[in-house]
Amino acid sequence: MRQRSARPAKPPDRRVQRTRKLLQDALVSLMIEKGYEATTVQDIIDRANVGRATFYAHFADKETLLVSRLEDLRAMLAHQQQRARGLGFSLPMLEHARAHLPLYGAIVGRASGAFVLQRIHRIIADLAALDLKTLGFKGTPEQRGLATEYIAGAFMAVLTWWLNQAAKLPPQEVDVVFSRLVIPGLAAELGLRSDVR
Amino acid sequence: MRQRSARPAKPPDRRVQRTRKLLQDALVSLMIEKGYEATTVQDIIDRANVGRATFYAHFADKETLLVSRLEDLRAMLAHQQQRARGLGFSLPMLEHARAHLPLYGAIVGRASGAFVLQRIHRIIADLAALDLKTLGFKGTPEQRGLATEYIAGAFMAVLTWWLNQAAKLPPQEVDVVFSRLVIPGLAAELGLRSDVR
DNA sequence: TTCGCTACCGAACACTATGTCTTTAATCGC
DNA sequence: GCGATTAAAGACATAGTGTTCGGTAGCGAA
Repeated sequence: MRQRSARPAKPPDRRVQRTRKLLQDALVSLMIEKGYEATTVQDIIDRANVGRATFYAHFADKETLLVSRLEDLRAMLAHQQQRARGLGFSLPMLEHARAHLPLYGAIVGRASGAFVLQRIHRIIADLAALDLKTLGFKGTPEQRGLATEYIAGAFMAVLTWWLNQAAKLPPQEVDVVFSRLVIPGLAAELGLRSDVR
Repeated sequence: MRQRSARPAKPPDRRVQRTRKLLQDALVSLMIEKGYEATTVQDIIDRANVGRATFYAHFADKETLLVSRLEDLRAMLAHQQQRARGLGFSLPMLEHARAHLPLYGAIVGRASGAFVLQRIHRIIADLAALDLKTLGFKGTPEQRGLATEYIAGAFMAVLTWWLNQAAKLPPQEVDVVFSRLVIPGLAAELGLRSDVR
């Protein structure tokens, strides 16, 4: 039941765009300062200078706001992924992390980052599943599940390590390190061609 | 300022032991039912049938209670680790998870498990660092950091995958799968001897 | 420019949970 | 059994959540 098949979705009211961005930006800056878990909805609306009722008109809760922000990340990665070969999410993700180093450093640095990290992990796992598909990965569903979990887990480990080093190495090199760590195991245990990258 | 150097740490009051165990068990059963994040201190003390003030006499908050429980896990793993070669934490951890499948299944199954999983990740990483030491791993501090993060991340991935399969495979086989996934990458990128296991 | 619509404000509200305190009672170690 | 330690009960202040409402103002379309 769309409206006028020629006009897919009319752009939302300017006020809506503005408020959503204010809230998202407020959350990000607060995450850098005190971490995700420690920031309250009260903090967010104070920082964004937005009414309380307005917040709940846009997002069900703090978590929904975070997810809406991560949705942008997912979309960006999914788009970049198509332009690459191999594990295509890796390099764009590393570059994004470096471009927003204060934010990612805060997420990784404090123990409270667990929730955010888990969500990023899920995004990576989904993208890895896509990569495996385009790479023509064969195997049982169980093996595919293991492969995606393994790739995502290993990538998050490398990402965490790198960020805790203040992202000294350039993303390209980290990307290579990641591949060299993860590909041999995949090839040996799950039968992925080892010449992928 | 110890008391009577011959008695290193007198066993705590029997009531204290009882109350601590009541609280820990209550937390575990509630984690199985509704997850860690969702359980409140109120839930715990109701379930344990313990006064509110009593809870705070023993633990600063819900998190401290969880950590006290995980401390037992860490001690057990550290002890088992010495009796094994290679990545010695792996098999005991897998067996422990299977032995407490309802609990671990609940942690892994729901999104709320992020915090608990991150803590287990840290325990594994610490143990992996120890393993690398006894294996005579050479390399820069950065490389050691990467190796431990990678091992822990990969292990958590395999563990999560396995538990989400209802732990069908026997722990020994999963242990082998884990080794075969992780060792080649370590050998190739970081120069660990590949005949470790 | 005008008009109608929608988002926003602000303030109050009920609710839930946290962590602390005080007094009284039970229980343990000796 | 005695004395000291620990738990119980429940009230308390504090803080955060999510909802509601009438009034206001900014937006988009004519």
